[in-house]
Amino acid sequence: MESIASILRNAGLKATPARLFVLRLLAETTKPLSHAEIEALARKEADAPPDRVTLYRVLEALTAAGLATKAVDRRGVARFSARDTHRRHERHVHFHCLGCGGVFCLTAPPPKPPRLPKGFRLEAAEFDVKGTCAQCAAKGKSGA
Amino acid sequence: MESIASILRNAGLKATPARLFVLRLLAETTKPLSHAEIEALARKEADAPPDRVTLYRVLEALTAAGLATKAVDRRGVARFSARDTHRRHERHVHFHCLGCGGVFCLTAPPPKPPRLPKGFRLEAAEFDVKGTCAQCAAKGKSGA
DNA sequence: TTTGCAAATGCAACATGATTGCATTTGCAA
DNA sequence: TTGCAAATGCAATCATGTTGCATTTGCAAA
Repeated sequence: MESIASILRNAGLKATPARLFVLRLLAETTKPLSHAEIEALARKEADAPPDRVTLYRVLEALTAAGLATKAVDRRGVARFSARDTHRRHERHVHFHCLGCGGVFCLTAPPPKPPRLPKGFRLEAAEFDVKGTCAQCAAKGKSGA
Repeated sequence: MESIASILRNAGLKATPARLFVLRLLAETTKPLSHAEIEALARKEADAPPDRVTLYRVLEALTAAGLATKAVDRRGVARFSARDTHRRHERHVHFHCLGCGGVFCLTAPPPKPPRLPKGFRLEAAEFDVKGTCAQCAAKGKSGA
């Protein structure tokens, strides 16, 4: 298996305590976590809880390196989850939960890009499916 | 025709200057506007620019009354649009030009939303197509 | 037309999430 | 072991949004 530290170094990031803690936390957690939640957990569990700002920068670095994904929930709060590197290149549609910011991979194939007016050049086509995931719907976090 | 004031009163809201200004602005604008953008426009155009907080409350009231739609953009900022404007664009595929930032409505029908796992609720399925528009392509201004 | 009052507004203060500047510390490769 | 670019801690600042409260106002009833 690959250690958290080597995952970081393979991505070109130094393996610092704050990064190790956050990446392990994201990998162990199914739901996307906000900065505030991560900070609270760090205060409880980490040996030397990192600074608030460091956590922001760690999350930024992990996202930039492709190890985490950032999404915004209904309240406008950024939420982060570990990125599943294995399925990165498969073609599939993502479902974005507006309640928790979670991203779920659907089995449906992506739709074909439409015809464009003359002269237009296609570069990317993204099918954005949004709604409420089962867990948030059950909690009643559904309505806006 | 129905005046902005009577639209407000029919929705059970008093027709105050701030509400008239905001609702008319949203109705005239295709792109969803943030609170900051609305405030800036109000400062320039309104006779007696409403307070920051009043604008927040106006937007809240319009949304609650069903006259406006609230959505959170990628940066986590709330954006508002008149409800019928929002409806008109719901069933369109949009082309985003990476060169000039322009948005074009395509004639192609949107793809059917995919099947979701049990308990998931669909709220929106948006097909966003990105590339270079004819004008930018001619100028060689390909995106980013 | 006048008037009463619930609703709307303005203002100040506060809350929360996120960013920036800078001095100090540290991971890690040479 | 050591040099240094990169990462961290800390303080300050910004952006977005909310709350409490005194004052004003839309509008419907008299």
